[in-house]
This record gives sequence, structure tokens and C-alpha cells, in this order.
Amino acid sequence: MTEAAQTADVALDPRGISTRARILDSAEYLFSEHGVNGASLRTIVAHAGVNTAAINYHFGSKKGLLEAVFARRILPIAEERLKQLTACRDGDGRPPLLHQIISAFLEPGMRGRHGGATFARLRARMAADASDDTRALMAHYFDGSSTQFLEALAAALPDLPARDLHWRFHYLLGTMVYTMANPGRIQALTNNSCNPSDMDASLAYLVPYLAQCFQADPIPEAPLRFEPGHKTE
Amino acid sequence: MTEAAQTADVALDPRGISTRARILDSAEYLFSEHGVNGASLRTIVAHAGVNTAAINYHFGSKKGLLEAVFARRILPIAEERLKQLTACRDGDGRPPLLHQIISAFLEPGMRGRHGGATFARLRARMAADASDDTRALMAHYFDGSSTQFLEALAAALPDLPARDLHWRFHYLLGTMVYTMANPGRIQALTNNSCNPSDMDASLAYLVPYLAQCFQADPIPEAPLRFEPGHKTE
DNA sequence: AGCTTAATCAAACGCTTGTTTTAGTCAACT
DNA sequence: AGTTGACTAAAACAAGCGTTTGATTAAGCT
Repeated sequence: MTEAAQTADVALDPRGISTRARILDSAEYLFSEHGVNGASLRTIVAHAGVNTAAINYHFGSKKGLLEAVFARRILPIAEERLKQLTACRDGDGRPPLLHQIISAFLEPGMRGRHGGATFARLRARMAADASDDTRALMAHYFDGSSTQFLEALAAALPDLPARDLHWRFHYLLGTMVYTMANPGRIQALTNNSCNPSDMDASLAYLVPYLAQCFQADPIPEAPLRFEPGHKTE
Repeated sequence: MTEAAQTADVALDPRGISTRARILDSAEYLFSEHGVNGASLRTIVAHAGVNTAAINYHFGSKKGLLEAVFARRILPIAEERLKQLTACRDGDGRPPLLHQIISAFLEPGMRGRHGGATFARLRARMAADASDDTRALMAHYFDGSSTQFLEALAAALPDLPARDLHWRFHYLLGTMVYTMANPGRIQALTNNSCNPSDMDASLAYLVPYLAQCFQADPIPEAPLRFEPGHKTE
């Protein structure tokens, strides 16, 4: 009552928890918008409406804050990925369908439940920003997940050589990351004929498209020579 | 002669040009390795072996330096892209082959002639880092180039709806950027069965693969429903 | 020769960064 | 009611940032 902040706008929450959560939300947003280096702690505390020391009190350091922001979303995402993968494995026939594997890998991170487009953009930034710390952080949280999906894909595509499978999974990651990182990129290019900031629409195209790409013929080891009479299809 | 730097280790170059070029080389390397924010001007001048003020003298500001680094590579790349595109247009039949268009778009930037893997990594970082300045810089240098390739692709794929073409070109960009950004990423995942840090090997797979992806059937507007009996091929 | 211009240097500028300190407030428990 | 401990507030910290300064040197020109 001595100051001015005891009116009613903080009545919603018992103070402590709210502060922590507000920092996480603001940091997630500003990290994703301006990059981890580009968003200063002062910008974050100003956006969250908390004190400068709160970040170091709750998270120890900026690095600790980033890890908390990242872990809060990525753990449920990884969990749901596996849940969806095993769910469609037990479903009808034995092997999960290609669509289902790809959807199980992409959907949890791109739809709105776990941070949505904001956290997706942060993930994409971190994938490219890639300081040593960031690289270690992502490697730590992503390690097991990818191999399980690679195995599921291999089971669904028994005729595809491992070399092709690995390249195409690598390209899947690139396509996913780029789509998450660049909302509104092709809109300018194509007069709004497609809208990648709408993750639902992105997924609706991306999943069946990637399924087709995985099903395409293997690429021969020797590079193709372009002969004059060769047709495009 | 009054100081110590007049011995012989700078005898290779008439001073001025060498300083500028060394700054450009060091900046390109350090920007690509640690990001634009992550590489300080002091790190760059130390790596280049020049004075702190040299950067602002030659390039005005850090932003000016980045633009100079970028322009030095991207202009010849854009030029060679168009040269390759028109070359295969005039070649045999009328429309360039799909492989040729994709190769003309990817090859100049990924092979070694224009900065090679180092500059490729920088481009990939800038594509994701995307502060307002970086975004404006890339937009300025990439504007016209992409539309010409989109038109060539449309001519080579007359049956593909524009919507599919735009999405797939967007995915091409993502695949390219991710491959340039993450050398050595899948190696750890797949026990060295593929090596994306070798841009030649990457291109040898990427070009025919992307050609197949562009030729795949259009994706229907309405999202596919996964019916129980649906097979994966 | 003398004057002018371009390039380089050491040093410092003001500012922002992440982090820490010191003091204080509030809620809860015995 | 009083004490404790979780938490916040405001200010300051050292370090690093991009940038600027003013002096010094080398080269070009008439």
C-alpha cells in the first residue's frame, strides 16, 4: 500500500508463480521474435512487467532461462510425438502409415497446443543460430526422438535404401524448420496464394507432400548425366 | 621504420587493398561461424590482423560490413544462376529441363566458386536470423531472381497448379538452406552414411530428388482423411 | 619541394549487456 | 503477534559492444 502496484491488476495470481510464468512467456515471445542474442534481459523483464533481478533469481542466468523456455515446450512435444507414433502403430494394420509417421513427427510441434507458431519460430531460430550452447541444448533434448522416427520410416518404406531415407529425413527437417521460421515468406512472393504462417494449412499440405517425397524412387548413387533427349517425366 | 611493422611480412600486398580484403574474408568466416551478432568487430579485426578503426573506415559500420560481405558473393551467384538458366533454355529443346532449372538455382551458391560452404552457411544463418536489417538486405538482393526461376519451373511443369508450385518452391528453399546451414548434422545421426558438408555430394542427391518432388502429384485442397484400409503406395 | 589526400594506428567514447548487491515487502506458519 | 523465508525493488557492477577521435604515416600531384 506504500507504493502504487497494490491496486487490482495483480490480484489474479499469487505473486510468485505468476512472475515466473510471465517471464517464460515473454522470453519465449521475444526470443522467437528477435533471436536469443537479439532479445536482452531488460527487454524481457520490461515486457513481462517484472524486475531485472527476477530472471537471475528464478533461472540463474540467461542461458538457464533459455533452457527453461525450451524445456517447457519441447518435453510435451516429444512426449506427444511418441504417443501419436505408438497410437497409430497399434491402430489398424501393423506398420504405421507413412502419412501418420510424418504427421506424428510434425503436428505436435507446429499446431497450437505447445507454443504454436511462436515456439516453432524459436526452434527454427535455434536450429540455425547454433552457438555451442544452443547446439548442445537442442542435441540434449532431441537425441532419442529422431532415431525412433527414422526406424518407423524405415519400416514403412522397406524398399528405400538407408542412404535415401537419411537424406530425405534430413530434408524433412529442413522443410519443417524453414516453414516454421519464415511465416509470410512466400506470401510476398506469390500474392497470398499460400500462407505458411497458418500452421494448420501448412501441415495440410506438408504431410501428404512429404509422404510423396519419401515414396519417390531412390536416387542412383552415380550422378545423373543430363542427356539431350531426356524428358522431364 | 620508426615502428616494427615495416619488416617483410606485409611485403606481399600494397597495403590498402589487402586490409579491405582481409577484413572481408575474416568477417565472412566469423559471421558464418558464430553468426552476425555472435562475431564482434574486435574478434574480426583480431582475426584479420588489422586495426579496430579499419572496419568503420572502410565499411562505415558493422551493418555496412555485412552488406559488403554479402554483396561480394551474392552478386556473382545471382549472375551465374541466370546465366545457367538461360544457357539451358537456349540449349536443346525449348523449355529447360526440370533438373537443369533446379541445378541452375542451387549449384552456383553451393559449389566452391563463390565462397563455398562458408558463405553458404552465412546465407543460411541470415535466412533464419532475420533481424529487420538482415531481412531487408536479403530481400533487396533476392527479389527478382526467384520470380524468374518460378516462371521457368512453371513452364517446365505446366500441369502443376500454382499453389503446389509455390509450396514446393518454398520447400526447396528450406531444404537448400538447411543443407547449407547444418553440415555434419545427419552424419552423427546416421553413422556417416551421408555427408552434407560435402556440397558436391549434397547437390548430386539434392537436384534429382527435388526434381522428383516437383513432379509428384498435386496435393488436393481438402486435407486427406486417413482411412483404415489406405495403403502407403 | 610543398600541399593534399588516403590509410592506419592507439586510445577513448558512450552505451548496453548479463549479473550481482543491498534493502525491503509480503504471505504464511507456530 | 512475531518470526521466518520466499520473493521483489532499485541501483550499481564489470565487461563487452559498436563507434569516434585526433595524431601519424605513406603516397600522389602540380
